Amino acid sequence: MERPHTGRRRNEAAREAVIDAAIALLQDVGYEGFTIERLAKDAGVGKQTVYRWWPSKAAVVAEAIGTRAQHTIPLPDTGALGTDLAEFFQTTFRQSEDPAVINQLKHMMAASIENPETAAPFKEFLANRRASLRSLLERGAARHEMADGTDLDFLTDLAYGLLWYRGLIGHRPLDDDAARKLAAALVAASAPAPSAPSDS
Amino acid sequence: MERPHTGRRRNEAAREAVIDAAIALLQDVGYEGFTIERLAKDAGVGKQTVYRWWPSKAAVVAEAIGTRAQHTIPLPDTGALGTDLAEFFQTTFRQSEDPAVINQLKHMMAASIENPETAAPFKEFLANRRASLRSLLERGAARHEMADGTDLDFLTDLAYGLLWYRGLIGHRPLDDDAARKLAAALVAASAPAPSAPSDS
Amino acid sequence: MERPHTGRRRNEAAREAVIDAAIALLQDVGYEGFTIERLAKDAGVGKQTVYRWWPSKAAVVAEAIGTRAQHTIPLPDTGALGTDLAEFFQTTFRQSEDPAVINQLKHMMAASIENPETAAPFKEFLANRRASLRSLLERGAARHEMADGTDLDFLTDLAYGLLWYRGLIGHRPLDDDAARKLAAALVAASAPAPSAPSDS
Amino acid sequence: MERPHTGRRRNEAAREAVIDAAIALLQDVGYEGFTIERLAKDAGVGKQTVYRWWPSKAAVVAEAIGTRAQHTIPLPDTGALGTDLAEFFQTTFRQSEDPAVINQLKHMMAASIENPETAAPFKEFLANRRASLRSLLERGAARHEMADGTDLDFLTDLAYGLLWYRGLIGHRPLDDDAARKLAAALVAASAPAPSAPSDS
DNA sequence: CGCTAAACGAGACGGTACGTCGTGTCTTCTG
DNA sequence: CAGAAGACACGACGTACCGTCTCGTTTAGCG
Repeated sequence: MERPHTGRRRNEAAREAVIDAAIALLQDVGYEGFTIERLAKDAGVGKQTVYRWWPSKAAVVAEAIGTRAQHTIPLPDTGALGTDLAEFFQTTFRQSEDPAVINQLKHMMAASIENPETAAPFKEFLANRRASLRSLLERGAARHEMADGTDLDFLTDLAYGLLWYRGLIGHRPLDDDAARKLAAALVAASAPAPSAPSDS
Repeated sequence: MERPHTGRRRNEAAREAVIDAAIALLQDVGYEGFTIERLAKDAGVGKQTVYRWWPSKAAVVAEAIGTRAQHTIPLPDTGALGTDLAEFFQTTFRQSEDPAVINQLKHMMAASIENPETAAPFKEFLANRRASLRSLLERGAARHEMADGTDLDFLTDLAYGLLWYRGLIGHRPLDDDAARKLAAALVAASAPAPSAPSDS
Repeated sequence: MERPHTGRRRNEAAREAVIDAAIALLQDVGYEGFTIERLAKDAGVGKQTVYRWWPSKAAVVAEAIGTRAQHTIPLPDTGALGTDLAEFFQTTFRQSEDPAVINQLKHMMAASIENPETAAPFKEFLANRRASLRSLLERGAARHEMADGTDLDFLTDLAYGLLWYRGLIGHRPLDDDAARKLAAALVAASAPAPSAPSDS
Repeated sequence: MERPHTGRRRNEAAREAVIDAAIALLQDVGYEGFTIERLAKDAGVGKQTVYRWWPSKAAVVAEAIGTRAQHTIPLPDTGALGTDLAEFFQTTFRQSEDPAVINQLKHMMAASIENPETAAPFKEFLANRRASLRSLLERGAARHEMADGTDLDFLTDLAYGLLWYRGLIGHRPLDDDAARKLAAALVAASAPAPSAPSDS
């Protein structure tokens, strides 16, 4: 019937070494300048081993991106949307101020632009991040801190848009002040109604 | 003194041939696969002539894109911030929905990430776009449609952040609805004060 | 221990293809005009393969010369120095009248002048040729057809000097007459003594 | 009369600067490595000025060679062929032992091989040198120091053959001993007749 | 335990494109 | 209007990687 297997098994250590080296290399030189030759040497692996398991540079990068894009931001729960958001953005922005992190994110974005194959895992990563923020907003909506019919996806994109825009261009910082203003803006943009001045 | 110049001048025809060929080639094979060798041959130009005037593939591409990317958005002036913004974003978003345009912008961004050397003209381009929007917002501030001390740069980044975030990822459209919501969000985020109810 | 070798071994066929192509190319276009690019293409080999094994154009040419410069002239043995020499020179000169041969020799000489790196194998080749003639002369000396203390190296240089001088300049032919005269001149220059006839 | 001439006259100094630089450059780097670009820069001259007056690198080299190759050997006149020749060869060989001289001669030869265009002035130079020696031999023939019908051209080639052969290869010196042996060899090879004892 | 077979590090292979340099031609400006 | 400066189209230079192909070695299951 089916021959189960013969010969040496795949060396998992080699696989990990390649992925780790890929992440480091991507951060270092970007998607352009990313070389299988260099990757293999950095990983201490033969070129053929790379080609045996990944069909292309894009595939390695894609897997590297997918593997690394796991880190999550803890969702705060202070009971009020404004403070929840402010805290969430502060944590997020502080992470993004780390040059290594922003560098990695930028190069992941560039890779995603250059090659659609790498885009898929990257987009999934982004979708996960959006989902985090959305659940925060949903909590606010459930507490009626938002007008009915508020477009949560829009607000999410607004928030991550600021993060990425400043992160990619670097013309202005992602500091605590920006986090506070962003939280306030989201709250203002989703405020329930202009009529009844709030009390509570 | 100043030596005015000696020797043959730059051949403008060659420059144009290169830029034209670059645009065609970019559309044909994309940023990857874009070869200086092929570019020179297509343009009927020596490779050296390309390298003489552009430091890198990215630089040629940047200029090619920049040459074509002259489209300016007319600043509407309806007398009210909300409608001005809505109109501005609608026009902007509609342009960005063109696959060719968004593709060029994405590749400009990727090139800017991969190669900081090319980033300068791109950042200037972005700064110009921000300045357009900012002048619109300033008009609103002058009309006291905004709270004192509103951070116009923050609002600008918020707006372009949404544009770029959706443009780069493509997970949701930049349609008229988004434009309207964005205008409303900016207005809400900069509203003069919750205390004094409006009196139209 | 000793690492025996790792990785694929050198492809001997490629080496031979390069050398063969080098010989042909050298004959065709000379040392100038000899292009590594063309050599690689003619040999059906990657340029890198050439550069991997030879440090320079000169080195390839040197090896090509060394490989090809094996053809030996049979040493005649008629029992008398004069006829031995005459026969040897006739054979040698006739070979040298072939335009292809003389062309190759000239270009070898030029290469040896231009680039000392190529000189070594060429000089060895020349030394081999001198050794052939010298053994002929030694036989004559052993038969006491020469004066004691005759400088065989000088005679050898005299003979090959004529060959090369005419070969390089081409102002006069290397024909049978020249061969005969050369043989006679060597015999005269090495004659044992003015034994019987002359006095003084 | 004469047209007063308009505009700048041809700069003879530029021509000389080129030739001088060519000689120096040729000695320095040989025919290979000889660059018009470098020549123009060394001469402090525009490339076009070189091309205006010489059709090719070979032509410049040819003229440089022709200009410099003027040095003549004084013809000795001792009354006897053997001593005349010995003196002539000693003088000639001593000049040729100068590394600068031999280097220049070798590169001239190489240039002549590589590029037939440069060969003409070089061959003329060689012909002049042969003519010198031939006139010496003719004097000996006139004095009946030679057999009737001796091939003077052959003897000339024999002599210069030795000079060039040793000069080009450098395996043995062109010293006074060699000069003496060469003179003796020529005398022996042209001796009037073994039978008839001399009767001066 | 010995055999077969696959995976491994290493690295040579035929290629393509790189960015630089020199060619010979052609402006352009200065003296 | 000759001459320097230098841009031009062309093409070879020597290098870096591409993706494929041996090599000899290591490691696993099967008989």
